[in-house]
Amino acid sequence: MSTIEKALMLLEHFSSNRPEIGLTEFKTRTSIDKGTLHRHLTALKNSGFLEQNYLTKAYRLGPAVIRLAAVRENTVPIVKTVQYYVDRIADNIHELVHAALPQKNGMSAIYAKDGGYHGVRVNFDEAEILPFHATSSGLALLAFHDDTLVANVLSKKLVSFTDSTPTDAVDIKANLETIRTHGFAFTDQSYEDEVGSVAVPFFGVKGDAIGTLAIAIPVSRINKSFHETIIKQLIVASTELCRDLGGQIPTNVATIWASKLEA
Amino acid sequence: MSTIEKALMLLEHFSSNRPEIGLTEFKTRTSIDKGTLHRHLTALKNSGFLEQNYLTKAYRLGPAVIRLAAVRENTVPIVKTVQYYVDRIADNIHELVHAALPQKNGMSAIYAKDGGYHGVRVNFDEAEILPFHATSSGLALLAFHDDTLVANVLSKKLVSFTDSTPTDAVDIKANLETIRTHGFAFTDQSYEDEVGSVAVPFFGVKGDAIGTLAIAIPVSRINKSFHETIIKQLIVASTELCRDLGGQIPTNVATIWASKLEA
DNA sequence: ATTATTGGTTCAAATAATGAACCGGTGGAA
DNA sequence: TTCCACCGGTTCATTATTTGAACCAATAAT
Repeated sequence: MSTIEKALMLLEHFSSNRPEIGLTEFKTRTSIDKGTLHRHLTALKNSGFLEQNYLTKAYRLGPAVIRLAAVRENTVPIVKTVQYYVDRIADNIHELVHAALPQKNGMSAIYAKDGGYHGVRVNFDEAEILPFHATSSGLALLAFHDDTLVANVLSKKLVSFTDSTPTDAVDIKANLETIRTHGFAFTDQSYEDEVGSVAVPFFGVKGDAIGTLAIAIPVSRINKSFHETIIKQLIVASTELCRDLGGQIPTNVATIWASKLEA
Repeated sequence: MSTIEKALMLLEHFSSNRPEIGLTEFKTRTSIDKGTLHRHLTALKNSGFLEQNYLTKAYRLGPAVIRLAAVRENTVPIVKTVQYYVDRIADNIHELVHAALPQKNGMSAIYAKDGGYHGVRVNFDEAEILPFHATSSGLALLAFHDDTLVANVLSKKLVSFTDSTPTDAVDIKANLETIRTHGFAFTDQSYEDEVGSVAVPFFGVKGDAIGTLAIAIPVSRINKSFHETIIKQLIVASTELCRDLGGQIPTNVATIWASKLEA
C-alpha cells in the first residue's frame, strides 16, 4: 500500500463521536510507529486536512475538507438532491430516514431526518461509518455494487456488534443473493439491539449502486403492512433520485421494483 | 516535501470551474511526471478522495470529502455559524458578501450571499482559491495571522491579475501594517477589474485570524459613507461571530474596532 | 491508413519512508 | 522536592518506496 493511502487512512478514524485524536491514541488505534505517525499527521496538517488543538496537541479535521466538499457538492450535488427525498419519506412514515454513501470500510450517512413523534427513537450519529456487513445500507450497496467490493469486504474480519450480526461470509453471500432478488435489504438487530432497518440502493450512470436510502425502526414498531409501506416509499424515492442524478436503474432491478409497487 | 503533501496538492487543482481533470491536463498543470501522477491519483482514488468519470477517465473529487466535511462541521461548526452573519450583512447592504477560510495558497470562500438587487453584480465562484496578496480577504487574514504565513506567501512569486495587483513584497508588507492599524483590509480592482472589496478577520481561541468576512462591490458604487457603513457592519458581525465560535479578539484590534464603531 | 493524443505500465536508479532509541516537558505520587 | 510515567516530538542508519524515461494499448483526429 502506498504511503499516501496509509496516511489518508488515518482520517477515517475521525467521526462526530471522536473528533479529536492525539498522537498516542493514534498509535494504540493503528499500531503504526510513533515516528511514522507523527510524520504523516504533520503532512496532513501542512496540507490543511488536520489542525491541532493548541492546548492538548490532539489532531482534528482541518479546513481543507470544507473546500473540497463544497467543490464536490458543486460538481455532483448528491447531498442536496438526496435531502428532498429523505425529508419526504421521513415526513410520510415518521421514522428515522437516512441516505448514505460508500466509503472504504462502510457506509457513511450524508443526511438523516427523524420524522418521528414516537417515544422510542433510534439513535443516529451522522458521519459514523456503518459497517457493510451489519447494516441494511451496507448490504443493499454490496448487493448492487461490483463483486470486487464484496470480495474485499468478506475477506476481512467481520466484526460482531450484536448477537444477530452475521459474521459468516457464506451466509452473507447468500443474503446478498436474496437482496438482489427482492430489490431491497433489511436487517433485524444486526448492528444495534432493538433496531431493525430497511434499505434500497440508488444507482449511478453505469447502473452500479452509488448510495442507499434507508430507514431504521425500533423492532417493536415493525409489522408486515408497515414493512411494505416503507419499501414502496423507498423504491419510489430511489427511482426519482436516480432520475435527478442521471443514474440508471439496472433493468432487472427496475422490473423487480415495478412488481413491488403493484403489489 | 513528503509524498503525502505532494499528492494532496493535486486536490487543490479542483474547483467549481474545473471539476474534472484528466491525467494529461494534470501533467501540464503540475509538470509532474505522468507515471508519478498516475500513481498518486490512483492512491487518492483508492482512498475515496477522487473518482473517475468512467467515460472520459478524468478525475473528480470523491465521496470521502463529504464525510470528512460533515465530521469537521460537527466538530467546529464554522460554516453554519458564519451563514447567519453573511446573510444578515447581505440583506442589510445589498451587495455580495462572503466568508472565507485560509487554505494553503489562498482563501477559500465557504459561503457567499448576494443580497443585491443592482443591475451590475460581482461574479463569484464559491470554492475558488482567492490569492492572499490580491484580495482583501487574503490581506486581512495575513495581517492578523502569524508572520510565518506572511513570509511564506511573500517568498513565492506574486501573480498579477489586473493592472492594480500589488506584486511587490515590500509594498504588501507596508499595506499589512496599515491594515493592522485600521482593523480592516480593502482592495481596489487588485483581483478583478471594476471590483473593489473590504474584509475583516475573525479570530480563533488563540487570538489569531482564522477566517474573514468580506464584501465585494463594483467600484462604481463605492463612496465614503457607504464604505464606512460596510466596515461597521463587518466589525459588528465579526465580533459576534468570534463570540459564537469561542474566539478571542486581540485587545488592540478590539480597541481599534470600538473606535471605528463610535465614529 | 496514419498520426497524434489519450490513459496507463514498467523497472533500474534515486530518494523518501521507516522505526528503535532518544529528547524534553508535564502532571501526578511518594 | 524527587521520582516516575506519560505525553508529543525528533534523530539517523537501514530499508523500502517513489520516481521518471521509455514503453504499451486504445481511441480520436487527419
